[in-house]
Amino acid sequence: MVAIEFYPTEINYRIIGRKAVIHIYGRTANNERVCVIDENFQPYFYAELKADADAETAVRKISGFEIETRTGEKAFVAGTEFVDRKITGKPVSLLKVFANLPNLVPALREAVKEIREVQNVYEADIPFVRRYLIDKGVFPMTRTSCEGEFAASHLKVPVFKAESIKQVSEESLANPKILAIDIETYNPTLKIDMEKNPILMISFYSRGFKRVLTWKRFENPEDYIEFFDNESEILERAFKIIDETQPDIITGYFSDSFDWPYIRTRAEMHKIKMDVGLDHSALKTSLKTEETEIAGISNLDIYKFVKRVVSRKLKTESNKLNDVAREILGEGKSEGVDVANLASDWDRNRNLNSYCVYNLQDAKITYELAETLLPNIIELVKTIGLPVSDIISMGFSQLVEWYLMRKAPEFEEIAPNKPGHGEMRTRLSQTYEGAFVYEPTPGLYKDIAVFDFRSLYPSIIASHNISPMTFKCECCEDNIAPVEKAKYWFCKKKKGFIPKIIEDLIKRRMRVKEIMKGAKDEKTRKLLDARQESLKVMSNSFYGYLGFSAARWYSIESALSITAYARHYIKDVIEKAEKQGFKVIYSDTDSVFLTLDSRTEKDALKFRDAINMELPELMELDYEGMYPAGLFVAAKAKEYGAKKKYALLTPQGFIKIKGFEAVRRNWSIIAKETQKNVLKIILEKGDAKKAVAYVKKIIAELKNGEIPLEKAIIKTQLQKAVDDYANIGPHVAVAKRMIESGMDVSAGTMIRWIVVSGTGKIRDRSKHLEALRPNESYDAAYYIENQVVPAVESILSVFGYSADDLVSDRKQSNLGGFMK
DNA sequence: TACGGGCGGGG
DNA sequence: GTGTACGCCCGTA
Repeated sequence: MVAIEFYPTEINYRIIGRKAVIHIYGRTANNERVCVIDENFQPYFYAELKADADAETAVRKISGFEIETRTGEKAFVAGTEFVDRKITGKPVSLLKVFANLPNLVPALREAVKEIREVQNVYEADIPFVRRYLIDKGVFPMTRTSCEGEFAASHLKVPVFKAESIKQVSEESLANPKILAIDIETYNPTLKIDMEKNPILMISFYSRGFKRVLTWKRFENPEDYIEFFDNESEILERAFKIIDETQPDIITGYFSDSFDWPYIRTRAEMHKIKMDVGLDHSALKTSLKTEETEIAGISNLDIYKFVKRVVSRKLKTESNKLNDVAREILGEGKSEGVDVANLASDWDRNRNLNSYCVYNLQDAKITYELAETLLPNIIELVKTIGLPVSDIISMGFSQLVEWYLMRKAPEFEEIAPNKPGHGEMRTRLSQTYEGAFVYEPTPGLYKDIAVFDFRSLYPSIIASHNISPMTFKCECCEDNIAPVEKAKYWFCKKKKGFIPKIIEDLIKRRMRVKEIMKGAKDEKTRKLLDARQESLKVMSNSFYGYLGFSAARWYSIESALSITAYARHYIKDVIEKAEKQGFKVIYSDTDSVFLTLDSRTEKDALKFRDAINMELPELMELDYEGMYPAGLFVAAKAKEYGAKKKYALLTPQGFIKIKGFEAVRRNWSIIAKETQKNVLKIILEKGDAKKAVAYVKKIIAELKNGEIPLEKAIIKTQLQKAVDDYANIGPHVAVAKRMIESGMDVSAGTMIRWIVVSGTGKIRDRSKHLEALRPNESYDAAYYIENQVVPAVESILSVFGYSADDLVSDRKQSNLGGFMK
């Protein structure tokens, strides 16, 4: 026997000689590709026997069990043994039932469930590969050793037959080889049709490698372009390039929903072999599940990670490749090329070189995005223990669930079964009280001190031991949670499985942040930052998970106790602040906004320290800092202030806007811009008169036609086909006229229109840009009354101004410029 | 205000 | 593959 060390990247199993064989593809420590196979792992599930059942009879019945499935395969029980486990904290004795093959477990589990002595079955729906990774303690992308022998290879890489396998250290695969792919297609209309229209170009980008494949020749091509005679040839060449570049990870942007299904569709039409898998298996794609499989190569649709994890931290509203790349990389798609013209240019043999450049640039920025985000993805892979290709298509609740599945065996916990339809429905109908939000008094305030609880929900779960297994224990009935309508308590003697895990996550993150402070170089710092970020993502997801209707470890009692504790703590801070002479102006979930009044910033820090003295160990109130000014406005037609709608001036001079129209898309630029500037003038200068003068200036410019037409564009996305609308709003009317003029408009099209002068209904005066006559312009009155004035009305009404004061020249007295 | 339906993103 | 997304926004009752 010999030993090798390697980093697993992608894992699957194949049935060879009536046995399931695990295939772990990866890179050795010497950077060579390898496939480690393990023939010695057997599928199993657990059966719980009825309390009054005779164990011997049950075991005899189950051990000899054999059935034939609908497809004629023989499913049988290959062995049984009794084991001690826990179900939500309660000890149970379960029968571990081994099956002959993983794909026959569903049939076997249904049959075993029918046996009279059997109460229930557990963990009978765990994918075989995941079961293997959990039971063997193997983590993808992490240094792993195995003992065994190299064997004859039936694959594209050497095969090592393992007798044993284990993780060596937490060290990651340093530089996985990433290959990015992007296609351009013939697309004369807005509608994408994979069956009808061919692929025109395929680009690849990797470190030190770039290629564009196309099938129309032209003069003076870039040196990375390869010409072919037809679509079939570029597809064949593309598969060859994947083989030759030997990537660990293949990436694309929206590739699971576009590039891969497109490539597969076209390859099937041309009857081209798609045997890119390292075991010669074909590329598999599914539009339904939006997943792609290439055996042995990790598929990474980086768009999914952007959308699910990164987008909330981005300024841009859209998740389009160009916008995301510009913000993250500072580099976008190639400029000056409009891919909408590709089809007509292709037909006329025009500008094809520039489209190839464009195609390569897309692959390049996709590659860079994958490389930039990979450290964060790998940290999740290493925490949860599933391959990149799995992690990438999972939502937060799934990440939490598989993390719990990975951890459960350490606590001898059995995973609860997934809820059925009925159970899901019941769960969905149960609602509970959420966070506390304080109604602010409308006004302009200065020197606002902001405090917030660090990781409030996770720290409550850990500190108060909240979980389904510690709920209503027999020993701590006096430990009552601040839930208003129920008497709930959680054990204070024995730490629960979930709180223990969250406590570990919080403490690990604190340690990583501490080490980060002393990071010796930028690369190390970034890696540690990715680690602490992934730990934060995980611990912040537990609260949502406990209240998620499809969760295995669902516990509404836990979820509502968490928000009850949160309300209790935040209200306590508010109360104490007021007692100390601070003026509370706003509070939402985990933050409190105060003005100092006669107190100083030093007093604010003292206040924070005093609060922290009384909090449980893991909970902490942070002092976020002092904002020089902040504005809170009234709710529509209400006396009190609007919740979640305010603007702050940061100490660095930036304006932080929450909830205002300025951050929403279906308003014209002129309305959003005016609103932003009004907020800016008020926060920076504290002078409402100046803001009013500014609005009047904009109104005058609108009247004089001095505002550029682009700023008057209003954008609304068409939600369904135009004929399906019962009410014809302006955007629907515009869409109808666009269709009449021969444009392709369907559900999903972004309608951009302008309201022009004239008489009649707004919708009759709404036009798309191409329909404007020369010299035709926007209707000033509409933009003043329906866009600009409504956008600033609530802000200026804080200072006593009404809409009339903005549109007429009548002077107001005794108003403006006051501060609270 | 609650609820159901459909989108996103790709050329 | 021992599997079937999800969270948000819009329009309508």
